[in-house]
Amino acid sequence: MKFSKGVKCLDCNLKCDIYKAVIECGADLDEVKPLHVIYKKHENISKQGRPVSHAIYVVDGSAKLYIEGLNNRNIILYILKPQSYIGLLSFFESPFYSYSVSALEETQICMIDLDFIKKLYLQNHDFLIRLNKAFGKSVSSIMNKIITLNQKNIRGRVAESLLYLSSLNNSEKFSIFLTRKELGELSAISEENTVRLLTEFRREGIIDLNGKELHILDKKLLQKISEVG
Amino acid sequence: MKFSKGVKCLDCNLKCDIYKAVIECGADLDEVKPLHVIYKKHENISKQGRPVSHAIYVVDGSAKLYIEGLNNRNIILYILKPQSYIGLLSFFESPFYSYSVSALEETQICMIDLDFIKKLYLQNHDFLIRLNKAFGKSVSSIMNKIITLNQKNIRGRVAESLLYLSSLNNSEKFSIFLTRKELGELSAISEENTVRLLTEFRREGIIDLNGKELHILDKKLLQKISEVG
DNA sequence: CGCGAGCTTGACGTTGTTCAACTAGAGTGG
DNA sequence: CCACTCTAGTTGAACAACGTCAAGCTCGCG
Repeated sequence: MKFSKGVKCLDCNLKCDIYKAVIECGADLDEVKPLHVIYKKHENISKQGRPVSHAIYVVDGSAKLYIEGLNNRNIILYILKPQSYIGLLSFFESPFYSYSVSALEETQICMIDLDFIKKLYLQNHDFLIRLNKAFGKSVSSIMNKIITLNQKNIRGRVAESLLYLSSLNNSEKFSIFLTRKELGELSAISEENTVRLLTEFRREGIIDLNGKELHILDKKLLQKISEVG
Repeated sequence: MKFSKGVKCLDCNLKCDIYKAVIECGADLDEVKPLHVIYKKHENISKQGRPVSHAIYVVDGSAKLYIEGLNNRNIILYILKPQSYIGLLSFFESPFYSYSVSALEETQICMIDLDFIKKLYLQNHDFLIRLNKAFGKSVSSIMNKIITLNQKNIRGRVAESLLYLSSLNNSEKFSIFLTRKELGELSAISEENTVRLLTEFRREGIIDLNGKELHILDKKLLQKISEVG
């Protein structure tokens, strides 16, 4: 973990929602006081149960958002890529995180004090609506997840996870950043069964897999499998 | 379903958060224009996929909030009792409900136009915070639900559901308003297995059950079962 | 009296987890 | 450079957990 204080929004090339809101409000950019932090792979960006003090925005890299379950078994809800909020769920929520986030690779985030955010959305209604939207997408994807995890068989769940990763990468050919165990946690199944299904899909010619390099050969079929589940 | 327009907040004995916020803001109570509706048992108060237009507050009765899954199988997330919001999740969320709510008995609700709510929370910061809190409780209970449904065995899940119903009723002796099927949906298990576990608990002397009349005899043990899952 | 909805129980088959063993590759220290 | 260890991945087999199917039961209501 490496802090870098004194970052200026003007120097940042993201131009995030917060930046936009500040500009629209005619507020002073110097007031934002963003705090950039770089996390190494496996480091915790946020931890279930800890207090929420900042809005966190992913600037670079990727991270997994997961709930810590029983006997050290986790369930990954989704993967965070640049330009997504962490801690927003919790921001709207309670003073404590109800999930954990950890870096999947070297990941840079930007922290903004919650008090500043609150001040901002009271001045700027559009900003609040945009926050709500980001938020709402999370909620409905979680609802979807509950159904998937409880009502689809593991074959359908793995298919869905692969399609999800594909959509994140905007490509049918990409590297799954996750270990087999993590891929399993994304579908709430055991590591062994994850592997079994991957080889099954490969034998059936639906995917091509070499280590972590995945190529979805028959997307239509994979979607079918994911739906029928 | 029976509408009653022209209800006055002054005549309503609930004195809900909205009422309080209006008073605190010094706004005009006549502006609220609440719409009271009475639903019969089994009627849908809100329906997954439909647009969200009002904040809904449960005035009297009870309802189940559930997600509609595959093959007509639902998962009940929680039971709504008076003084809880419906449509708040969605209000903060997206223009569409990501779940359904239906009445478990004759249930009266109060609808307030969302535009009015928005106007209100922009004026009254406390009100917004209170909404957020109600909201946050939902989110963290949903996180909990995901773990429970995926990592506990059915024995633990049914135990948890019974304890949940008990806490709703503030008593160890109460009537489960739900059918066996619905009780199963609360734990995402089949109706048959729900029944099996109920009789199992009864034989073990943990509960006493007569039709829908439930008496939790050994709460400690039930909690233990729910935790070990 | 008969019908249907909700409830109950048993038997059976499927699904997914767990345990155990083995492999391959990466890193480490002698 | 080789032996080691550690981690990630892979596979098989046994077992446990649940869901499903089928049948029967009870109670309220027409």
